[in-house]
Amino acid sequence: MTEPIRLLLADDQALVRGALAALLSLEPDLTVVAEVGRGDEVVPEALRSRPDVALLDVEMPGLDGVAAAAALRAALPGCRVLVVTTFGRPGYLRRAMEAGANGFVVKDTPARQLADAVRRVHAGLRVVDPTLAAETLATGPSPLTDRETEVLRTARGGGTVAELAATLHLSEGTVRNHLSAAIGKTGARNRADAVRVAEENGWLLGD
Amino acid sequence: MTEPIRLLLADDQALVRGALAALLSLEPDLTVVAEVGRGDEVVPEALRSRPDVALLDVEMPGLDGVAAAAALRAALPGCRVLVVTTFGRPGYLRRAMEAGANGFVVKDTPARQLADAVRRVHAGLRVVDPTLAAETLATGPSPLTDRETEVLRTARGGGTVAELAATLHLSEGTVRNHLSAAIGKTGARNRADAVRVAEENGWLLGD
DNA sequence: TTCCGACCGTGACATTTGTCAGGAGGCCGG
DNA sequence: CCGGCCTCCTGACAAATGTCACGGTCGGAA
Repeated sequence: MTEPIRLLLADDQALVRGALAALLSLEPDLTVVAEVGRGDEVVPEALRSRPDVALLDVEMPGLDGVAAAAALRAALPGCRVLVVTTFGRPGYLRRAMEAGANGFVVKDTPARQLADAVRRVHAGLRVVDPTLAAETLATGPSPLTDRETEVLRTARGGGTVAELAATLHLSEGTVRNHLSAAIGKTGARNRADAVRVAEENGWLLGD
Repeated sequence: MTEPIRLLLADDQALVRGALAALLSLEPDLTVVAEVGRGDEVVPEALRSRPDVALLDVEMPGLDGVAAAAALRAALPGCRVLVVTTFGRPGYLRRAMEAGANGFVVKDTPARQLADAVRRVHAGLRVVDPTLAAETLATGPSPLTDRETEVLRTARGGGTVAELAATLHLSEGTVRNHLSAAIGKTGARNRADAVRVAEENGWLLGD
């Protein structure tokens, strides 16, 4: 038998992280060599433990999983990346692939398939949920411009236009215009609705 | 050695469910006898498999974990309930305890402690995250009245006052009054802000 | 019983929000 | 070089929102 595949796990929920470690450790050809709970700990830890495959959650403090994937591919080009996420948002998949991820798995998938996904990714194959891939193709990329995204992201907190304008150093009228454009593009009827739609599509990712 | 503790797992994410099963199965005195992915499958499955302890996630389709806990305690009074949740929201803990849960664990807790929590709950003890308990006491119960909660819950979707009034069979003025009261009580500045605050505190639970 | 609070409604009001038209600068590809 | 797109601003307008004062019903507590 050859060397086992070395894994790094990154998930902010310690319980889930430990449980995944237990699950994957059941496989004889897999071994978990590192666990981290923050996105910004992925690269330093990977440099120490030299994993073959990194399983990254998208929702993490410090650095989101997609950004961590990009940083990891830059630091360790030989390390494969499998993104594991709670939400099957089309934008997440797109961004993850653009960041150089080799696979994308939703946490809804049966537990037995995870080990296979890891093996496929390690073998150089791409692993993508076909349903989510179709949805991503159908939804298309974000129609929002950079500023519109930023304004919408700031509007998540739920402040008035005046506050948004202050934090963004913009005129109130400009903020309203960007919001109006975002509302139109998302097909929403409200500012709140637009935030919801954009968030569900994964268009508000990178902090 | 005595009989192992029989466990039922309820979590909508198959991967997490399976991983928890793997984690808990490592313990010789624990055995997973059932897994379900929906809240409304908890009681039927429990009636078949007769678990000693049920681990319930709060966020589940069909029936949320708190409601499932109440139903389970009514159907099988001998079965202990341990609520396991992603979000440490004060209202969740309160509601879970009122529903008759024996323990409340956040998914941030280290994986090693979960088995102990299960054993403690099985032994008749209460298991509660002390930090969260303090926060719950500090936050106090929901200041919102029933109608205000309902209006706020409906407002999550992000519709206009007219739409809210239509779906709730209320006058627009009444809806505005309830919203205004909710905004005042939550200390928010917006309807959207009020929704956010109430949601973060777990005041919008039961469907 | 009386009183208080939650609940429902009305109407009116100031503020905020969303939309539109228009103008100006910058950047990039044809 | 020009056209197109993004960005930023102004100003104005209709619509939606948030607030307030007021009356009324109903159930439970004092």
